[in-house]
Amino acid sequence: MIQVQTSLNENVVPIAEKGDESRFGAILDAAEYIFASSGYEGAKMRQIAENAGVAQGLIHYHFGNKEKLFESMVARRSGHINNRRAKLLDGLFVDSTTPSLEDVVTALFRPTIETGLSMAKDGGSFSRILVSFANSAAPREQGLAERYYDPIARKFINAFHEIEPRLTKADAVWAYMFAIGVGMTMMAKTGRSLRLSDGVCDDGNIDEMLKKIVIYICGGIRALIENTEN
Amino acid sequence: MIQVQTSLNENVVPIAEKGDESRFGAILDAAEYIFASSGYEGAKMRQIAENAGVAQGLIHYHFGNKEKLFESMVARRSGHINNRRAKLLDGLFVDSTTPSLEDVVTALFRPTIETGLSMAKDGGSFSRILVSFANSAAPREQGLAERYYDPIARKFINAFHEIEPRLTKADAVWAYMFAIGVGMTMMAKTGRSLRLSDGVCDDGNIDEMLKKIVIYICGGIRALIENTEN
DNA sequence: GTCTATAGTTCGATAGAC
DNA sequence: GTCTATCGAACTATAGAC
Repeated sequence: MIQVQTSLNENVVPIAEKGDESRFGAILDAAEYIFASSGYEGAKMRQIAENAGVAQGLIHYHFGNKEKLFESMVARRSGHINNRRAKLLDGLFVDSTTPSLEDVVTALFRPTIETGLSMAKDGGSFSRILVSFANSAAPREQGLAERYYDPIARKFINAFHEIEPRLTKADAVWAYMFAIGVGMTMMAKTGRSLRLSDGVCDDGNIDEMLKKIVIYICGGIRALIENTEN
Repeated sequence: MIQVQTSLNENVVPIAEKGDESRFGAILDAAEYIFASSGYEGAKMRQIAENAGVAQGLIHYHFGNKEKLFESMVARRSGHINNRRAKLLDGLFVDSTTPSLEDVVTALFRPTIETGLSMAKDGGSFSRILVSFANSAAPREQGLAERYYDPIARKFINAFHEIEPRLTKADAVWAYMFAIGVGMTMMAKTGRSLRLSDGVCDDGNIDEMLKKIVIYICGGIRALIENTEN
């Protein structure tokens, strides 16, 4: 029996509040950008400090060490995004209506994308952090994925099963995992599709890509259903 | 017009030949394992030397520096795998037969998987290296992806278009990108599906996963075809 | 809360013996 | 071809002034 965990780590929020005049937020912004560009090991505290316009020592004063800085950065952004994802998903089921598979898959990705687009510079940074979560088996990444992303994942898995009852519970999990895999193609923005299509397929065009991956993912899920052995 | 590059970097082969009694191969094996476990920046030359049972200086004697060691490791394994992929794909089109989409997608992944399975210990290492290629926008990874993987990618993209002429050339590229994204779910072996399904969905069961992703990917591609605006 | 200065460690790479 | 020993640079983290 697949059990659902509904709490969404809403307790984990940024320590800095609105009106905070410290350099707290600037450090987190810089950390997000540098970690996304260079990876955890490749990111240097000096580089983050320089990008944030603060002394290196200040980062340690606020966050203690590199690992805690990383988790704080993840907690801030994921908390905001996943609350929006949960509300969007729940909103699809009001008045006992059954949403389309397309609606659910769109709700899976849109808040992350829109949060990125709403940011002043390089809104794709946090998406790249998420890509590293989805694809790393390392304890740090899987630990954070478990803590900050598994609860909302279980909600989407349940939604898949609820609107497509012929999808087995196991296949609902696979449907989720594969959807994330396809989504990472959009989030990673490697530019490879541009190369392979000689300039035609632009992975920087988020709106077009979202439409494509929703079609693809829903087609994949329906194929899983049709191939279920009864 | 999407152009095809058919050369497969067959010129890039391991420098060490059969019967080579040097520690050359042992270093590459250790590098593959350590780079896969820790990432490029996280991998330490000391750690690779220790794992290979050689002195650190010997790695520099053979490979010059860390970056060249990394590329040599990629070149050795990708050369072997991609030659097998190309032969398998070409074999599907002999006697002017048209293979199924399922056959082509299987040919996309099977050689990588089987090469891993044939290895004594931790055959999943190189798959993890590939995951980092597929999802990193960093120059090192995209440079190696372009050099060692774009040529074979173009062959598969053309195969998609050839057996499904209603698939636009652009959508054939998306079909390839998304297939790789789904495949990464299998190659990364993060163990997340096991968590999310409470032990039911094992991403370590390669045979079962390959069947699943082939069904899913083909369903996704057919959905792209059906949604083409004419 | 923020800075400068630096301690203590670890890294990639090299020199030179065998 | 392989080893030991070590250099110089760069890293995380801390101490202490303001």
